[in-house]
Amino acid sequence: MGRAPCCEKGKVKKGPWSPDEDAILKSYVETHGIAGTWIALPTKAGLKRCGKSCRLRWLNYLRPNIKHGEFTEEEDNVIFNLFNQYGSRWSTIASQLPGRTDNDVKNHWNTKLKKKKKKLFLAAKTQSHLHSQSPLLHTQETDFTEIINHTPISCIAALDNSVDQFQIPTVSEPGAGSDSRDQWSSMEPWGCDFPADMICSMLF
DNA sequence: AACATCACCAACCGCCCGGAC
DNA sequence: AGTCCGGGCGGTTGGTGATGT
Repeated sequence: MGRAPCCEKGKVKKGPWSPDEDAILKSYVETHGIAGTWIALPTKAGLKRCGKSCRLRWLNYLRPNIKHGEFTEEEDNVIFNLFNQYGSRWSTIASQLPGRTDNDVKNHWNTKLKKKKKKLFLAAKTQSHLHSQSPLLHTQETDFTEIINHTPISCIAALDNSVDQFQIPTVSEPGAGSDSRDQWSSMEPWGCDFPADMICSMLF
């Protein structure tokens, strides 16, 4: 007995928006604003779409001043810092990045930054095992979040090389897992001397 | 060239919260 | 005070182009 859906299934179009639909929505919102409710908007505008779908399309794509394209290193840094601070509160994070949407930030994190963070962690561990030079990295009490927080993104490329060069033997790469459905989060972490729950809680 | 796999991103789903009644 | 409804949000999925075999 869930709540009623916001629109009748079967009577609304789903899937990618056509240029025509975009034009109708854009024109309507620019002329009338979001007068009333999003639920009522598609009927008024003559769109066979769910109100929520219209809202999402407007906010993520049609709204003025939306920034598309590559994220800058500076933006990456902001996302890293805010993620460490707030976790996956994408709207909060996106609000600090003018022109970026929560969906954009979320996708960017899931496809790029999560992997970067993972590599950074592995690289930090590799360095500690090979060189045993950083007292920060020696004990179980080590706060790796600190390390990650204070490592510039620009260092990651170098650390990536370290990982590739040394081929950490205790790490088994996940199978062909792609995107957010990869298998890292479900597998036993790399049999190292740090508690699995600690590592997982930091990385995923 | 054909097929398989990967990576990315737009869009959907469903839950939660707050305002209106 | 309780219920309803819409907006907002985060998680997830499906489609598609790129890359590898």
